Amino acid sequence: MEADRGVLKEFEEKARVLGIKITPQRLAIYQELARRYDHPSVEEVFAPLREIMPGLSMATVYRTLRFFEEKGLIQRVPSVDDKVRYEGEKAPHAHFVCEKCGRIIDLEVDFSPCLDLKVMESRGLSPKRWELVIYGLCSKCTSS
Amino acid sequence: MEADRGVLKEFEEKARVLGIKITPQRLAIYQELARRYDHPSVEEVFAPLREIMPGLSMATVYRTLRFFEEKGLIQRVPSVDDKVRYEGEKAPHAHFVCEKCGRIIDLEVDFSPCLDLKVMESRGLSPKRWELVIYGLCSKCTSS
DNA sequence: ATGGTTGCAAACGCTTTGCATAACG
DNA sequence: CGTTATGCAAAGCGTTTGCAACCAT
Repeated sequence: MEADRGVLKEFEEKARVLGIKITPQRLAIYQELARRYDHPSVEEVFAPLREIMPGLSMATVYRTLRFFEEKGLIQRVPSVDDKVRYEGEKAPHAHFVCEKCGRIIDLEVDFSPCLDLKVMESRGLSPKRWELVIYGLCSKCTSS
Repeated sequence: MEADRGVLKEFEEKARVLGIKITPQRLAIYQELARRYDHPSVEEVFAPLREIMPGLSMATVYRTLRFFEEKGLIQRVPSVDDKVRYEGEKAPHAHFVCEKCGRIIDLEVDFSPCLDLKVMESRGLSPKRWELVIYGLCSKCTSS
């Protein structure tokens, strides 16, 4: 409850700053993503919301998530299964994907010292951001 | 010519070892990928081959590339534009993707010392392989 | 008032699949 | 020969879009 109120205020503030309209759908989608710590696909965001908002349409969820991402409110997860996935605002991090169960785990990896910026500069490349995905087996799938 | 003959022998040898059938389509697809140094989509593999092999079907190209990948003959490129892309056999490397023109550039990045294996082990994760994609602007797009 | 947002359904693009035919080993 | 690969067309799937109705501001 309190957390929800915090998220509500947070969203209102951000919407105001960005100059975007607040609608019940947008608020619900924002809240759903804010309270989850996984990496839901569009369908996975849509399904629980539909329970409490029966009129909600997939098209709106698709549009809204894309819209939020353009505004920098959320981030797109590097595609690991040919579905669009999102996660809330977080610091840059890597993802570990279990090849067996598909679980996606956030990973703190500071590999910036290993990026040879000089080599990239010498090739005229201007790096802006990166995506690192590590594949393997998670703890559950290793032991079973 | 000589190079082609080399690739032909190479493919025959590998097919023999793997126990897979050699067909004109498979040979053509293998050669096409072997002589390119980019990261073609299925369509981009198909188009030039169709010129010299009019009966060739997209379905075959899809199936064959997937088959080659399963056999370890080629590699799938981390999806950067929601299309399946492949590249020939190469040592592990990263990819630089130009956000403006979409060009994909191979990058030698040895960041293994930066992967904190102990942290992953302590979490019960067993890493097998990784994909690193760096986004930014390429030399052409930086200067224009 | 009015420009932006929604829901619906249709369209879309890429990829996969069922099936009959053809071809490799 | 028996098994496997091919071509064709149709289906599949996630995603996007056109449009009329609707709603924040």
